[in-house]
Order: sequence, then C-alpha cells, then structure tokens
Amino acid sequence: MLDLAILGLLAEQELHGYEIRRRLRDELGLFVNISFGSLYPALSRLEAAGAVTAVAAAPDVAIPATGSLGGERAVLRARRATSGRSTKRSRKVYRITDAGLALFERLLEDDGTSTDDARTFGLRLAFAHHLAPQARLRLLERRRAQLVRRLASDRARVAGTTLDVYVRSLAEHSTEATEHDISWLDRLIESERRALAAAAPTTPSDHRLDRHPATH
Amino acid sequence: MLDLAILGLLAEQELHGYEIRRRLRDELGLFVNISFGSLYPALSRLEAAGAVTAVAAAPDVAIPATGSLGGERAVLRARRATSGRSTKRSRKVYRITDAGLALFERLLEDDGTSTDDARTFGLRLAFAHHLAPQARLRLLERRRAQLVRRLASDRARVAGTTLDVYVRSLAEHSTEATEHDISWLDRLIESERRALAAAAPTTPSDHRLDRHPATH
DNA sequence: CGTCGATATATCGATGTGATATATCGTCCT
DNA sequence: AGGACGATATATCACATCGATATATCGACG
Repeated sequence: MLDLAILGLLAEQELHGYEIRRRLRDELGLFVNISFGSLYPALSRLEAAGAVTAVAAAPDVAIPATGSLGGERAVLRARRATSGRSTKRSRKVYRITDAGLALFERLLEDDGTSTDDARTFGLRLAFAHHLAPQARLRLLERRRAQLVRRLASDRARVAGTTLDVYVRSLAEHSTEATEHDISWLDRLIESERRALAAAAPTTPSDHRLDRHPATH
Repeated sequence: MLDLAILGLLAEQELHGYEIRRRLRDELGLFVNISFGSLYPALSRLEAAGAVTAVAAAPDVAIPATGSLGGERAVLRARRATSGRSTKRSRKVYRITDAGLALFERLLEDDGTSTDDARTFGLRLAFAHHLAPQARLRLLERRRAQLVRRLASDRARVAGTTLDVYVRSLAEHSTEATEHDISWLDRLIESERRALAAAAPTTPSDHRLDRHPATH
C-alpha cells in the first residue's frame, strides 16, 4: 500500500526518505499520513527486493525537470541547502530500478481482491497519469462497482430493525457520502470516456485496443 | 479501538466472539469489519485485564430484552439452535465486569489526542446513548473542530501548485466530503442542543452542569 | 551561547488484517 | 444414503502500519 506510494514518487524523481514523507503529506495528505515507523522499513523492504537502490547522497536537491510537483518551495529548499553547504544528517537517496517500475505498474493496475481501502484507490488515482487511458477507465469503473455494492448493503442495513437514533444517523450519512462518491466517479468516468473518444475516433469498436495501446 | 467496540456490545448483553463479530458487521459494518485475527486476541487481552470474564457457555441464545438490536433473526437463530440440541463448537460467552464498564466509559469519552480515525468517532457515536447529554455534545463538537482543521489544510493544499488533474480532483472531492460531514455534524449538534435545552431549561447558565450531571 | 525547531534516519511495542487450520452441524443435491 | 457445501465457532500465523521514542545535525533567534 505504501509500496505503491513510495514507488509512485520515485518513478518521477530520486528522493530520500524524509522527503518522500513530506511530499506524501503535503501533496496527497488526504489519505496517507505515513509514519516513519512504516516508511523506513518499507524502503528497506523495497531495497532488499531490488525495487529501489540507494544512490550516493545528492549534494543538492534536483530541481524537478518533471515540473508538476511543488516547484517554488522546492527551489527555496534547494537554495537554503546549498548555501548552508550541508547535507544535514547523511541522507540516503533512493532511485527506482526497472524491477521497481514493473512492480509499480503491477501495483497500480492490480485489481487485487484485497484491501478495498479508499486510500489505495486514492493513491492509484493520484498516479493515474502513469496508466493507459483504458486502464484508467477500468480503475474508475472498478471502484464505482465496489461503491455501488457497498451502497446496496448499507441500504439493507438501514432498512433493518436498527432503532438507535445515532446508529441510524450514522448509517444514513454514510449512505449519502457513498452516493456523493459515486456521482463524483461518474463525472470522472464521463470525462475519461470523452477524452478516449476524442483521441481514437477511428476504431471505436476495437475490443483489443486496451491490451497493448499503440503508445500513449 | 475494537476494545471500545467489544465493550460497547458487551455492555448491553453477554455474547460470544463470533456473535460479536456478526453484530459489528451487520449493525455498524460501516467502519468496522473486524477480523478474527484481531477479535480473539482482543478478547483474551480484555479478559487478562479483567475487563471481561468468560462465563459458562449459554445453552440458548438470550432473546434480547434490550430490544433495539436485530430481533427477528436472533429469534430464528435461537430456535434453530435449541431445536438442533447443539451448542455448535463450544462457545465462550463473555460478560463485562465493573472494571470493564469503567474502561468502556473512559474509552468513550477519552478525547485522547490519538487516532483521529473516522472509525473511532463512528464507534463512539454509535454508543453515544451511553453518554451523558453534555458529553455527547462535547464529542460532536470535538469532531467538528477536527474536521474544520482538516478542511483548512485541505484547502491550503488545493491552493498550492498541484497541477495534476487527478490529484486536484481528488483534493476537491475530499474537501466537499469534509464539508458534507461538517454540515451533518451541525445538524446533530443542533438537535442535541435543542434536546438539552428542553430537558433543563431552569439553569441555562450553570457552567458546571457538565462535570457531574445530576443523573442521565 | 544555548535552546528550539526543522531535517533526517532508525527501532520498538501495540494493534490490526488476511490467510489458514480445525471442528461441528444443518441443508441441499444427486 | 451419503457427501459436498456453507454457516457456526475458535484459534494462530506472518505481516503491515502506527505512534512514540531515540539519536544526531544544523540554522535561527533571542
């Protein structure tokens, strides 16, 4: 679960542990508030598995050529770091390997029956730009189906003989929240479908299209 | 966290492990989907701590005189069980002790800085009828304040330089969900305030009222 | 000049999950 | 008749994650 988060960040740029945590907190802190107690062991685990390698401590923070991720503040930090002529306490900078990239893509797509967690879905969506359009659509639809199932069982529960006021209120609110989630997903799905139709209007009935997309 | 759940159920009625899990799943399965791998150890833990005691396996399932909790199906199950003249695999029925009740109340109120989890709040609210009106109000207001704080930091994040479409959508949706939660809490708080005012209209300015409420 | 807060890595215990093992009983299919 | 299957029931394992804590370095601020 946080393997996915770590690999997703490292797929864009080399980073050290503390910085990984900071980015997860600042940029998608909605779900993940990863603790060091899980981060460092996870990095060791990934290193042992050959998914990442520790490279020499970078003397200065690489200004992200990838753009998109927290530009200004990163520059400020880099300036401070270089001016101070300090590496703080020696950092271990990690780089993702080919095996790690493969693992990342597997974790991203994996419709694994497991851990329904909203957090895992959020993480996958946050890295959705790494997915092929069709895979992205599948991700959204899978999640939608899951929520629809939950909604049905929640409704069944509300219909049951639960009398307590608070439990009932809780159940009703949860139901509404799920409905809200679903309509949000519907909007996303609609948007993806439109993008897909606009990109490839030639072969709309090609059912093999999503296996190995020509490019992206 | 599931100590709270277990004690909350046992506070109303003696139960064995499997039944505890079933009730949690069926009645407030919104949050808790407790696994046996945590339930049984938790029961042992609570037993060791003197919060619960294992009593002799009940020959028949007690028809809940407390009402409110899954009546019909329980009766059906009880009938089947007695007709079959079977206790299935010998069950351990647990009863809550005085110490357990004290612990339960502590866990219910505990504004413990820890584990902000929505699940913990949901659990507390589900058992809110065990709380004094003022404590109930405090619980709701504490949660509200917490969500307001989260909302502020979420908004700050959205205002930042996050360019990715999906991350942005995720953040916006999360923000809306939090707003929805807050307005739900506002309704609950309003309702509690009204109930409180109706119950004790004599001393509206007594600021000590919530320390040791006369009764419940 | 000394303390505080941010940066940085690491480890510990407690708690929770998912998978699996074991056993008994009722129900349904053939 | 019998046997497969699912529900009931308890228990344990490996593993993931969290929160707290330890350790260390540095810049900033009074």
